[in-house]
Amino acid sequence: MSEPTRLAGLHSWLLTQTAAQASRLVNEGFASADARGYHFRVLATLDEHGPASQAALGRRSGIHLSDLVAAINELADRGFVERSPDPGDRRRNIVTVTAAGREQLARLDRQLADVQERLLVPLTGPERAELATLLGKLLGYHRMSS
Amino acid sequence: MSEPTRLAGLHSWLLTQTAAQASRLVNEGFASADARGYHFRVLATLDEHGPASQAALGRRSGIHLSDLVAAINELADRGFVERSPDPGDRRRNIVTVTAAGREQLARLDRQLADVQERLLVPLTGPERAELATLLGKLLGYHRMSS
DNA sequence: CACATGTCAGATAGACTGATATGT
DNA sequence: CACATATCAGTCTATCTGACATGT
Repeated sequence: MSEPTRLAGLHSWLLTQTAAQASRLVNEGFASADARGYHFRVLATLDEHGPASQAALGRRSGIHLSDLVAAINELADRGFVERSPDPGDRRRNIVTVTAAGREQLARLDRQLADVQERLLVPLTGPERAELATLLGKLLGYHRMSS
Repeated sequence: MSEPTRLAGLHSWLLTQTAAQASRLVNEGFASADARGYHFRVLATLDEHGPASQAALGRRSGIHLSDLVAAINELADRGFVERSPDPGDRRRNIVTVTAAGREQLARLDRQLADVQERLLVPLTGPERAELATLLGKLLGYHRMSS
């Protein structure tokens, strides 16, 4: 697609392009479980931090409040989460994962593991670890400063 | 966002998420030059392989034919490329970069270099090289098999 | 009143599907 | 006729903006 010759060591574009490939695989996996990225992020966030208001969920998952509404609707339609009013603050909905939601999360985890296997075929074990480390550094750094 | 604890060494998701960050930065840079990713890909592909029909351009750049139409319209509106009929095959348009198009490409290259610098702040020189190698392997492998 | 929360409408970019007209 | 080329219309996901009502 034009990287190496034109721009010496062009990482930003490379990263973008590689990730486009990865995203495609990941989304395929999600779609085959009748889900999409937002669903996974919501379920995973709930699983990690427990029930939360939508505002808190948005902050933790990095999903926009406005988009969260639809995502939660979809998850609720499928019976994976429940919305209940917060008695202590009537503005808030408390979102909770259901048992079915936990099963769905497990399914999505498996899908991700599968995709990962297919994605990382060309890399050796140590290379995979190195990649995870580098990406972790990048993400950690940029997550703070935004 | 939920990686390390839940899925040991989750690369596919990490890659996706890191790249989302990278994409945001890259697109900012493009936008500040009144461009978008497709513009860069078209210009870069033309610069590397020379004038081509839209079908050939699509194959080389990985952009869908249907999307290419709009991208080329936009580039042509800005005077960066020109469409001319192929005398040898009247189905084809031959797309050519103009001098202004080459200047724009240089601008976008600079934008990318800038973004890259901001993106890779947390990595040392050797780490950057390693990252480029790993991503190159991934991209090279998956580009073939699709 | 300022602020937080949830909701809705709309925009944009990238990627894909399908239909269609035209030319080889 | 099968196939290639270019175009157009529409879908989907992720992301973001702005408006707005309601409650603290």
